[in-house]
Amino acid sequence: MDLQELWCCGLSILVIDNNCSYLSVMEDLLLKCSYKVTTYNNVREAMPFILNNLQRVDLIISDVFFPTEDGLLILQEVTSKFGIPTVIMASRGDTSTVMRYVANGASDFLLKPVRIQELSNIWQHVFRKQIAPSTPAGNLEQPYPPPTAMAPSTPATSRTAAEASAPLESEMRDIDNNGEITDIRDLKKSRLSWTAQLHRQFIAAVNLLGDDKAVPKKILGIMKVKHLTREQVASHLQKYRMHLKKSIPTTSRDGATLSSTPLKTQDHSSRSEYFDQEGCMEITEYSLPKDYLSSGSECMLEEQNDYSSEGLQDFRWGSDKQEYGPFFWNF
DNA sequence: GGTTCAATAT
DNA sequence: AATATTGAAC
Repeated sequence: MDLQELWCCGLSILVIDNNCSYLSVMEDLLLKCSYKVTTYNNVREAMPFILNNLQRVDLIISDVFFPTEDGLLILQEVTSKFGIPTVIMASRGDTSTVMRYVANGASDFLLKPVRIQELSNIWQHVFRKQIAPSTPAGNLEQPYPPPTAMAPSTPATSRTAAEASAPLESEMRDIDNNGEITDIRDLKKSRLSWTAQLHRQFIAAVNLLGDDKAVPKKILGIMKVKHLTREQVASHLQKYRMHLKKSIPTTSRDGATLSSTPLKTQDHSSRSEYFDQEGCMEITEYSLPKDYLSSGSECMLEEQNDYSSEGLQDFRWGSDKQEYGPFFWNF
């Protein structure tokens, strides 16, 4: 089915370029690829927006701003801290320049004029970030079920330069090098909150499996979130499918996500924000409520899921206070 | 006997 | 409204 399209269609992309006319061009192209687009013509104004919308910006495309190198600023101030994939674009770039940006965490370096084909595929960097962090080397369940026909190009194999870049300290609690939550079990709440990021990981797992194979247990295995139970995944899957049924009554569409059918922004306005996009930090473990903490049951549960503690991050119980600002997930 | 799904409970 | 739990079906 079209779960994959559903996932990448609503991604929010922020474009920064001091050339306003080119900004419009980019916006137009991105909208045609059914992304949501926000534009800024300078970094000074864009930065606060980014910081205030860390959960909602999926990808940043910024001009290199040579020679001021504001592009590098974004990479260092935002991408390396918060893990938002950033693509740099420039009208020209020699190898050493490209290398420098990539080494500083750029997910890609595009030469202007950027073609729509490149943009239609740009979502892969969001996807990459999502599946790479939790897969250091051979941590992934070995062979996935043979990639379904539409499986994403190169999943999980190589880590991007971004991950190699030096992590900057973040004063936020329980955030690790890649800007992911690593431990939060002290936050008490009786129910799991499917944060945007947790949902993303869920979607990534579903996509990886393919709709037919996407059943709770397999999804759980791929998500590799400690303490997350199959039942919770099942529950969420149930809701997710319900949503799909509601928002996409027609199942057949042209496979091409680009060019032929320029989708307007309103196309996905009928869908919920939550299932379309939203993003936050990577989550890999989640804590059990109350009683399990002190008792030995916790370890038992970990083993149940057959996850080793390492390589897993922590996933938190929903809390009113999110590190990176409020969420909106109205269905 | 374990897993999934739909319904129902909180 | 969102998540958890239940119970029948597979």
